[in-house]
Amino acid sequence: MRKLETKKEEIKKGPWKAEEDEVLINHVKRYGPRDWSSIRSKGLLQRTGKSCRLRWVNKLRPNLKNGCKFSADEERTVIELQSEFGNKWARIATYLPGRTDNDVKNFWSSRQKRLARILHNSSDASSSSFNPKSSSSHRVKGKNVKPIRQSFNASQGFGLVEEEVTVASSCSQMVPNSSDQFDDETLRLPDLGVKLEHQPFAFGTDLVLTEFSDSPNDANQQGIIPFSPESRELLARLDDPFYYDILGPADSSEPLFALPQPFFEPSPAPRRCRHVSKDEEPDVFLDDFPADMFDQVDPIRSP
DNA sequence: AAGATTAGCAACCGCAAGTAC
DNA sequence: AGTACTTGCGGTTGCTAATCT
Repeated sequence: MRKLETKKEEIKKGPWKAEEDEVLINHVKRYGPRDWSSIRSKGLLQRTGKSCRLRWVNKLRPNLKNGCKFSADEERTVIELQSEFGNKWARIATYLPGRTDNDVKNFWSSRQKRLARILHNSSDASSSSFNPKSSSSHRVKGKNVKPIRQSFNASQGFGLVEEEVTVASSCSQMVPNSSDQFDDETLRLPDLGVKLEHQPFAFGTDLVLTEFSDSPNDANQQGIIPFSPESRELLARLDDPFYYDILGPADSSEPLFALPQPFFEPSPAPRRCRHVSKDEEPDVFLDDFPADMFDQVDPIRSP
């Protein structure tokens, strides 16, 4: 049954063509999302089983949010779950309908690079202490975004759980038309306090940074404080599982957001997504799939 | 206008675990 | 029990488009 492939066929790599997608979809329609290797052994495609599976999982599966940027909620979910699970992208993706592990991984990677750049530039901009004035704007995907913004919400305390460190970034840019909506959002990072416990911030009031301005005195006027060497070091530790979000001023009234439940059981069963973004291109192939078609995929055996 | 930089994305690779023979 | 094979996951790389200088 499981015979070693003796055919030394050329294995195709690189971007998929629409015809290949169609073949793959037809295969899945017929046999379900399985037996990937048989696609090649039958001569349907010159792709490896792994490649077929990946293509299906990441691009062709119904109800994927292809081309749709992560919403603020999704970002929060990823950040929270990453701090909890680490780089378990597949696991994290189970909490995000329509997102794949690859999506999550790419999102996180981009975010990490962006933050690294922002923090690096910020530390470059000031040798001894963070100086908002001297800090140049940071380009993020072609946009000038505001420099580091840190927010420490004293009213929430600097306990071990609900510590806040936010770093301005292009978050709003990641969500269409989100600047109004998300600039004022503050993410609380659980456990961050563990990292900070040796550096309690004894601020007597909320220190919420607003936009950096060119005025030399704006920093003080607006409550901008320099990063302490310790906190800068902390921020530089991008490898930490605890991440620093980049959202705007704190809204201390917001409770720690509740993690969503996984939208399906982490099992080999196909995932079910609830909706498809408007941004997503209609896929004529997938129109044939009932939304829940793969919920009860029968283990149809490939011949 | 052209080159450089950056973010986002798609896809590949290697490894590990699971399964069939 | 051992081997071959499949599947799934995480890391990495390369390409492209957008934007800036």
